[in-house]
Amino acid sequence: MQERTLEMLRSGNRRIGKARRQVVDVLAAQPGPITADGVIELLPGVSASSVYRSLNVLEELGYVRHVHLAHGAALYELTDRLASVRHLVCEVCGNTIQIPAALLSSLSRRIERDYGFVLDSGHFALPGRCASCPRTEPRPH
Amino acid sequence: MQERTLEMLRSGNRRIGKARRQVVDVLAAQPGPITADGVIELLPGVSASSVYRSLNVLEELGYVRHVHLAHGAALYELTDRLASVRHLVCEVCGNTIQIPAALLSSLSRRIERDYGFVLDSGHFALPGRCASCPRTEPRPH
DNA sequence: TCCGTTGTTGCAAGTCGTTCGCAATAAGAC
DNA sequence: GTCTTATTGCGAACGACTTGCAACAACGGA
Repeated sequence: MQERTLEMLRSGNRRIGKARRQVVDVLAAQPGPITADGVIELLPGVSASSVYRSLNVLEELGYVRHVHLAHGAALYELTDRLASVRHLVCEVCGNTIQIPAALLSSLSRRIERDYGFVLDSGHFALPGRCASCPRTEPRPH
Repeated sequence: MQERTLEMLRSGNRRIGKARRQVVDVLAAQPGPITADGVIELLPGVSASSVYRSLNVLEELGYVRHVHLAHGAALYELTDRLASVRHLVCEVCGNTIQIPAALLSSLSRRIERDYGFVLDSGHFALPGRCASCPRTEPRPH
């Protein structure tokens, strides 16, 4: 683990235990966002609650963040690696597509100007249907 | 209940029972979106599962739709009443602000053109912070 | 290097929002 | 009124987390 990471993890009376260390390793090795359950499966020796707790601590420390899908579990990703990325999630096949956050900036500005509302566009994924999935009737979720 | 509504509700081997009728009445009386739990509280004589089932059936029939917030329960609203509306939800105070769906159309077009991805912008609410809520550190949810 | 404090972990149980199985009920066609 | 079968209520089950608690172990100090 990098020195910078260790430093961040130890800030504010925090220690690095078995679970936390391994969760960090898994996240760092991941090419894209992953669910808590995905992490749990990759770490059979670590309890599920510790994974959730680790993810929460890492999020408080700013090391990771999570985005919500319209349905189901949240996705976790490294903050610095994907800071300028937003996600499209196909409701049919579940695939995620990463798009530049900048695509949302004009919408953000407009909403802030018109409604005084500051959009947190990193906190949700955009649901829809991807190019390779057939058009179907909208299903109840 | 209107004739048109009754007709819609009876299409396809469907019947109108006690729960369904009351759920429709509640939704029709609502000025804005409401959670399933909100409906349940307004109908103490109807079981929670029937409310959920009614909402699902009504959604299949196209009478209502639901939108997901970043956290917590979904919001239900009449399809025709709010077809051209999208929602901003303040993550601090929970208030929802309705905005014209048209604000999202240029983003939708851009995403479809660039990624072949058809955005389902009615299916999620846009989280953020409203004008009357103080700026705070992002909290873990 | 051992010690003590207290952050971290594992386990089980709890929560929230929602769905499901099943038997009893009742809507609507005839 | 009868009959078929959709709808209902109940309670249990579910997925995704969170939490209480006792055992454990990290790390700063002696």
